[in-house]
Amino acid sequence: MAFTPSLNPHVSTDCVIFGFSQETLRLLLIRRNIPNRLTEVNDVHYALPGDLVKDDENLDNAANRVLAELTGLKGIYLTQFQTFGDPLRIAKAKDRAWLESVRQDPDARVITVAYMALIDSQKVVLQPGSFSQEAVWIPIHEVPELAFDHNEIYEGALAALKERIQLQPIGFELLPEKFTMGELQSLYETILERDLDKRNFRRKMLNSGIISPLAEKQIGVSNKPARFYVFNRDFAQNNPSAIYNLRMDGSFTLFN
Amino acid sequence: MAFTPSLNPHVSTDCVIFGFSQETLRLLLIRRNIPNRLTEVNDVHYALPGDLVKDDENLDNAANRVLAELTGLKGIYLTQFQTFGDPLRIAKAKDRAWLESVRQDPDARVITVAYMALIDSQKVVLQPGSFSQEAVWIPIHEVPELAFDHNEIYEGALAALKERIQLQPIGFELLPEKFTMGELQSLYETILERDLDKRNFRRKMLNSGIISPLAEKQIGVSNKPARFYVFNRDFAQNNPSAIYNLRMDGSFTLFN
DNA sequence: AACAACAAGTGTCAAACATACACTTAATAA
DNA sequence: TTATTAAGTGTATGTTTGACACTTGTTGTT
Repeated sequence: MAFTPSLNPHVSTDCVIFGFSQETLRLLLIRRNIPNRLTEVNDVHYALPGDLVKDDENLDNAANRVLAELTGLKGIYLTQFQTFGDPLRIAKAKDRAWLESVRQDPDARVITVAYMALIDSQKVVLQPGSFSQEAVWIPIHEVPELAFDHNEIYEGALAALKERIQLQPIGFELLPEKFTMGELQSLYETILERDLDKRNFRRKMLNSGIISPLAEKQIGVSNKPARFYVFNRDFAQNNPSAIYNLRMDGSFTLFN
Repeated sequence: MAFTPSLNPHVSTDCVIFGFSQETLRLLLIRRNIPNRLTEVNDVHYALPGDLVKDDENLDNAANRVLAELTGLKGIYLTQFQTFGDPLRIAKAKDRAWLESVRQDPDARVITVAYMALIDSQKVVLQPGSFSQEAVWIPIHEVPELAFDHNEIYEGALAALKERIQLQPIGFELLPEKFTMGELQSLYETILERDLDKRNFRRKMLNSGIISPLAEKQIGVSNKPARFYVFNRDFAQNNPSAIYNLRMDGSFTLFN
């Protein structure tokens, strides 16, 4: 079955890519320098990484391609979470200049399928970045005004992350293979914006069976060295229906 | 901002519409009779209700329009759950004939944003149905082969329903305004494909605060008449973060 | 060598919740 | 009057949660 290129739907994927370092949740954004003829100063313009979906490409492939081009990584946790299609989502005056520079038909409506990616930011080696464009990690509390409706998309992704981390064992995707209990707790506390009790956290994580201790411990730290743990992927896969309830909000359970 | 009609993206919405009657979860499907020149017998063809998204319409509006045209109902629970965009999703030979009869460009790729709707099927008065097309309720265990990738979409919706009903108070959307505890339990049992303990179910539902008893009881039944209850929408809205854990599957909770 | 600083690591108790389980009640039908 | 049906009710046991403070092992400083 052949597709006529001119009929390629104006559908894109945008990726909200989360990383975690220095106790901070960060977003991988594209920074563009756009020459402004009037001011002779570059306009700086932040956006989520994304691209039009190609003719022969499915949506997941398109998102993976965007992710791989940006980070060089494959096999990353990447999940579709919502599609945004307001007719006016690309209509802000500020965004028009850039669209006109890269699109054959800058007026065309664009519907975007948004993905959320979780990556161990230590694995990412960002490309040096051209003059016009580079990828940068931005702490989530410092996310600037983004292009199009990307702030809305990012907020949806953050809400989805908060929800899913309370239901599925996905936090590990943001950590290195070996991590300490303290790092894991700090990750949860950061995402949930809440302090957790150290003893209760440890007890539940260990009882759950989703992590396993290693013999290895930290070295060179000026305090009692912490044990390393690994995420037990096998266990998680063999217990797919296990829904973890982190229940951070005074909610209650309904049934037996 | 004006859109060039020829650039209208080939994006559709499809609605997986669930109803519940006679202890059975049902799907509202479109049945089409397609004359077959060879056999002189009509081919029958089932599909999810859906339509292309219009130029000036956002995705939710498009889905609501499809739903309203089919059922005459507005304000229905309707939620986007996944977008399907495989390049070959409309390529089955069987589907081509119909596409050729209704689309200017039947070869064009179509990406579809899938919605799940929950409705009180008593409220729906189905249109009499033309020769070529009518809407029918089909029990979910009798869903036939559907057009395109609609079986896959339906299965995704059912999985999403099973998951969400364990987390959010949405079951009520499938029931009339007034319902008995037995009807509510039967609904949960049907969706979860599991028997539940009557006393425990009742206790949790009542303790949760999301339903309120009425003075009214059944009349004309040949057994002890059941009390009617109403869903407490106010409560649900004022407790948006309440995550209900129905925990039907031996899972466990993680945190404090 | 002693001490300070630091984060890791550990146990218990009381309250809430989950699970399992069987009989009585109120209506109609026969 | 009796049978049938589904509604409605309580308790005891085990499990999970949530609140809470001190000791341990390492490095850095004096």
